Amino acid sequence: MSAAQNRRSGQTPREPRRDPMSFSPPPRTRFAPSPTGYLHIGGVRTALFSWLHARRHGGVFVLRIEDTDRERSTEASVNVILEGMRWLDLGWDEGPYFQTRRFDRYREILERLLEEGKAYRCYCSRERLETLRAGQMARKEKPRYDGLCRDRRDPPPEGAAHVVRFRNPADGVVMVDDLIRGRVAFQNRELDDLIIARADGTPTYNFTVVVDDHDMGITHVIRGDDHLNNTPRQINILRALEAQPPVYAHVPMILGPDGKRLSKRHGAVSVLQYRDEGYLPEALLNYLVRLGWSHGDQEVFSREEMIRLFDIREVNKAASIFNPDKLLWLNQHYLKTLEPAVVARHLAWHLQRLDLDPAAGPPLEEVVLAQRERAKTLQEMARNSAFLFREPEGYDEKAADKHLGEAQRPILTALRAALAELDPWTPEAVHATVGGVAEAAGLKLGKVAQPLRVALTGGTVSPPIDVTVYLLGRDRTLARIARALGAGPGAGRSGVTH
RNA sequence: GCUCCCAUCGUCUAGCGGUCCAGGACGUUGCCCUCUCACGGCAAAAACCGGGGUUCGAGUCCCCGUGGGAGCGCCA
Repeated sequence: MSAAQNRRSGQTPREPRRDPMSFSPPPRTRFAPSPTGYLHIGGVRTALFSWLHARRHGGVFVLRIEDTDRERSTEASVNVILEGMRWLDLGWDEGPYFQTRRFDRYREILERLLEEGKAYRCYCSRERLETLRAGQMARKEKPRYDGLCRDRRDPPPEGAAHVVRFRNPADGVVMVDDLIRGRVAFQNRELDDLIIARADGTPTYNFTVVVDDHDMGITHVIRGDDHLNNTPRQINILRALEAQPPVYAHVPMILGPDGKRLSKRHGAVSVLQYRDEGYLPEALLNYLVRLGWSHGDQEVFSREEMIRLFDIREVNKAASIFNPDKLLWLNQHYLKTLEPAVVARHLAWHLQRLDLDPAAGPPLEEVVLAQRERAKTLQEMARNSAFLFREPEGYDEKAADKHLGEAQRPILTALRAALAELDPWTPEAVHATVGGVAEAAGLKLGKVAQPLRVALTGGTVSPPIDVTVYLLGRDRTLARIARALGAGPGAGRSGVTH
């Protein structure tokens, strides 16, 4: 009984069942992006599902670059794909294979199909095809090739260019047993004879994908469900090759916030942009695995848990909309729960992107501990921590007006004196000192902490004042208080000239 | 237009015929905590697309409708 049938009869086993009578070999899955744009979230999730399926069952994950469209494929796109996969740590076991390096093989198969009459040369001009299509559209018919060259007896037109078309069966039904969709039937009469080689002799997608998946021993084709309609054609080609079709699993699409297909215009940004904006690979992967798949009410999955728990058969059928807020929440979750040392390494990278020297401030792990509860991304954490690595540019205007006025002068002076003598320099000691100054002045802690915060950071937001002071260090703290005393509105009148 | 796919809170989802006046999470709102911002805690509002069946009983099965998505390239 196939998994699809199992699913239908409501008997999908929770745990993969090892059938003692048939030892299924470890699966081989692949991720096969085309380097014609960037690698976006949808592609990454497909890659993740393929990767998880392979890892889960001790199989092999293959990376293949589908670059047969030489017009649009670029090396830059290839690099973005590889870099993205590495950043996410979705390691591949084989490849990357490039289809452009396999042209000899495609040609070989092409010849064979031609010889066996399973494919034929088509001399129809693009113009004829266009008018044919236009006519069909006008008649509200499904545009398709009419098969003019299919049974052509007469000799081909002199010197005319030709493409090669696959001779699709005229009737019958093709069944696709999909791990996610169940059994889907397609009538052969709905399919036309697709082009498998262009006029310049280069092979096209539906042909190369079949040859490659077969040659590479792919057992499970996990891909976006925009390919479901291509599947019957591919199965027909496979049959012509007398090859066994792989198991298919068509995963639902990820839609943009407007419910439309993710595209350049709708938040389909490069995965590397998520890295640059300060997301952790752990967060992105966790977010993506929960899009279309779940394990009870569990929201957080470590990489190991994903591998252990993921089951391609449990993937939903409905498309889902990308939700940036939840990604943000997960990102902060990981900022808060990952080893500070791990987060610190990422933080260093982001500090550098802001032109800050990670070595010019307190230990990064301490910065992480102090900041992770008030930052949703690493980029935000880096920005919020800039004051620890270089002098603030100036003071936030409203903050200075409110907290660095004449009234705060005695407080800052007292803080400077007390902190100058402080020993040891610990958050606890700082806390006691600031509290002491407040008490002596008969003020609430906030009345003392806020002026100090503005003096030290230039703004009104930072970690708790004791931690902020502690991290900044004595020298910088004293210097910035002095600077604030000199820069305050009262500076001109009372003067710091003496 | 034709073919295929899909349909539970705004969003991601749990639910695999009775335990559902539908559960969790993000987001939203209110309260608490509080030196700022946050974090955290508590609480609340919020959904089974519609109509027919099947059944003692339907969110769960079937059909139709509606809505959404995909494909229909010498793109992948």
